[in-house]
Parts: sequence; structure tokens; C-alpha cells
Amino acid sequence: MDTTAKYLSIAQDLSSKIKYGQYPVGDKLPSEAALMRLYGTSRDTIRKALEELTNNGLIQKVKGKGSIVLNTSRFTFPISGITTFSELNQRQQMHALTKIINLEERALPENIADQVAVEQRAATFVRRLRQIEQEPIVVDEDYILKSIVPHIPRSVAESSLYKYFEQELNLDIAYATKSITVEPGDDYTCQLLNLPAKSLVVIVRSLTYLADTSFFQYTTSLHRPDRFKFTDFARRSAKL
Amino acid sequence: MDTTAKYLSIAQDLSSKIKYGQYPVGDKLPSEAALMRLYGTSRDTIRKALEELTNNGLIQKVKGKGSIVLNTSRFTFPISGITTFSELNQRQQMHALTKIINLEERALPENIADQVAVEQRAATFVRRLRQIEQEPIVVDEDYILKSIVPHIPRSVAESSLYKYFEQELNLDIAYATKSITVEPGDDYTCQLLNLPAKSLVVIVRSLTYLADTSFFQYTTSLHRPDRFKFTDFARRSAKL
DNA sequence: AAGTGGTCTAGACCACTGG
DNA sequence: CAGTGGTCTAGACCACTTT
Repeated sequence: MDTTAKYLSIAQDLSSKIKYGQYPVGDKLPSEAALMRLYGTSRDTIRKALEELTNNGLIQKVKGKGSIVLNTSRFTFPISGITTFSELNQRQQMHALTKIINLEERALPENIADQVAVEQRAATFVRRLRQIEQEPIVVDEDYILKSIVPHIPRSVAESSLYKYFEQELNLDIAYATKSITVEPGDDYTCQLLNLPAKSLVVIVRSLTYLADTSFFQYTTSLHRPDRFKFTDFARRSAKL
Repeated sequence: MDTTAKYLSIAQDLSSKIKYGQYPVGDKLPSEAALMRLYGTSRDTIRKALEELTNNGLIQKVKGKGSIVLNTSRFTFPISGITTFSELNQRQQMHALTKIINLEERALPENIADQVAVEQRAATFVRRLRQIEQEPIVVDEDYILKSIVPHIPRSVAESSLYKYFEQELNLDIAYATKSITVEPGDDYTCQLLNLPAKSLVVIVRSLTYLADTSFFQYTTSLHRPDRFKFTDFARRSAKL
């Protein structure tokens, strides 16, 4: 869409009203009929907005009852206080630092090279160490296809690759596949993370694709195990 | 729904046709107009079916082009929905064994007891060791609220809790929040998993809810780190 | 009985893609 | 240009929950 779709702006409006307490957790949203009147739109549009909220874990629709606001504090999952880079980084008062270790041209690694044709395997390799309060948390290794992103300025690697891809280059990032495993780190990684040699590290590998299904980026994130936390909201979906 | 909705059976039909190669990876599905004729239904119904396939990572819709079949072979371990040990086990055709270690009444642990009212904290505690090919893989510890499931037969704990909940008790399991961390295991857990004392284990904690938003089950899964793999298909969603 | 969400239909206009 | 998916509308009937 060029301008934001109506159902999306309604979803965003409802979302912020939930966030700011206008619809408290446990309460119900207005009925679909009431929302039709409120936003002056058709039922289908309201239902698409509510579907967005449902997919994001903000509400649960109950037949015959209504749309119930859920407790969306996924980051206060009731376990003791492990804090990750991305969590800490959201709170801006923390001293997060990104150190660029490599920024160079490299071919895609063998194990994922079958994602693309041979002539497109040229990539930019970026290795970055993320620290918080002088403590190393995670090493990110990115391969970004040069056929899609010809050049990555050093200043971009120091801040946010995604912001550059989406806002500057207008790339439409659509989906990714991820895997999480726990493996012994190589010596260099352990050294960077300030861990004893051969220590276990958490490895998150992702393959990222654009909206036209073209493969675009391969990322390996190597986490200190004591600073790793992954949280997820999952709906039980139809078995296909 | 009592009988399966039309859009869901279309989604399942398309899914199996993709699975069995009638629509190969990289090819396009028939257009929405063609599918309307094929299934003799309205466009909205076709679109809801395609949306199911999209959410499950089977296709990617491209404006002006069509619906492209994605490669899903990479995901032999789909935990991105809510999937259990025995569900996995069916798909992978392995020799799995479940040993019941505890099956008794216990109150919910303190740290998650605030999920429910005090008078409802009575739960059934089930601890099970899951083995594949004689090798211990994971210890599952479940707390199931007695207010919702009064009794769990031993035979059920040996096979599948979910099948019992959904097929026997007709519970409508709707969503869950999960976290994944890596922590030193306690001595008993390490012993069960055949690991040295104090070894790191992967801990997956989930809170599961029914369609009426009532909290229902708390699960802790303790995995051998060398046998743990979590894979996920994630779409970039609208920021709400 | 009244209100709620779930499904399905039929039609319309738009933006994007391709030949 | 014709074909594609994206959005929006207006109406209908159903199953479920509450009063």
C-alpha cells in the first residue's frame, strides 16, 4: 500500500488505546457493530483490524462474548531477571555499544549457497560485537547479498541495518526462517564474548527474504548463554 | 466450528496438493479467480484459504503476480505453532519412549501462581522423561489446573496430554506464551538427562490458555543442549 | 430474545505486473 | 492492455453467550 490501509490505522489506533489503558487488560473491546459506528466503516474492515490485534497477541475473540484484551507483557514472563541485548537496548538509558569487527566482501558460506544462483553469491560480510555496560552480549554475523544491497556504509553498520534497508532502500522485507541451537563456540567467538574456550553459545541462524520471495540476508547471532532469552506468542493454528 | 469451515478445507486441500508436488516449489498457485471456479466459491473464501497458507509459510503472495509456493522442507521441526513431543514424534517416525517420573497433585509454583485466583491453584503435576533411541532428550514438567482437568489417567500421561485435552475433553486450546533460556540444570535434571552435574540445559517455559482466555497449563521443558533445535517461520508484521 | 463473533456471498475500485 | 492480488462495502445466515 502507498498510504496506510484503513484497517491498519484502525488496528494501530486500537492498539495504542489498549497500550495506554483506555481498554484495560481483561476488559472487552467495543463490539464489532459498535466499532463500525465508531470508525464509520464496514464490518469486514473492522474484522481485519481485529485480526491484526489477534495475530499480535493483543486480544482474544470469544464467540458470543466479544474481544477480550490480553496481558501483553511478554517481556515480564514470570522468570528471574535475565536480560538480553534487545531488551536492554529498548530502554534507551542503557549504554549499548556496537563494535564493527569486520566489514568486507565475502561469498556466501557453502551451507546456504544453494539459496541463490552462483552468479549472485557475492555478499557483504558484517561482524559486529554488541555490548551493554562494557559487557559483551552477542556477536552478529551478517551476509547481505550485493545484488540487492550493493554497498553498506560503515555508519549504517554501526546503527541499524534494518532501518537502512527499509527506510533508505525501500526494501520490502517479508519473512524469515530461524533456528535456535546451542553449540560449542569457536575460539574466536568465545574470546569476543569473554567466555572460556569451547564454551556453549546460543546460535540463532536466520534466512531473510523480500516480499518477491528473493533471498536477501543470512544472519548468525552468537549469544552468551547467560544473557540469552527468546520469548514468543504462539497461536494454535489449523494443521495444514 | 462444528463442521470444518469451507475456507479451511480448501486450505487443507491446497496444502496437501503442495505437499505432494502438484504445485511445485517456486511455481505459482492458480489465480484467485481460477480457484473460485475450481472450488465453486466466492473470492473472500478463497482469500481466507490463501491467508492460512501464508500464515503457515507455505506460500508468498506477490501483488500483480500471484501466489508463489515456498520451500518448506527446511522445517522438519515445526515448533512455531504449539507442537508437542508426540506430535513431532509422529511426523519423524522415530522410536520414542515416555517414562512417567511423577504424577501427583501439587499447587502451582509461586512464580506463576498470580495467573489464577488462590482457590484455583490446585494442579496435577506430571514429570516425564522423553527418550529417543534409548537416549534421554528432554524432561517435561507440566502443571495442569484441576479446575479445568480434574484427573489425568496414567495411560494419558504415557501418550499425549494434548490429544486427551482436545479430543476427549473438547478443550479449545488457543494460544501460549513461551520463553527459551539456557541455565545450569539442577542435579536431578542433569542426572535424568545423563549430563554432568551443573551442566547447561535449555529451558522452554510455556503458559497455555484456552479460547475463553482462561489459564490452563504451565510447562517447563528441560532439553539436552546438544539435542535441542527450535525452528520458526516468522513474517514481518505491522508494527502495532 | 437480543447481542456477539464466524462464515459466506457478490460486487466494486485500486495498484502493481506482465506482455 | 489484461491479469493479478489488496482493500472496502453491504448484506445474509449461523452458532454461541447472555439476559
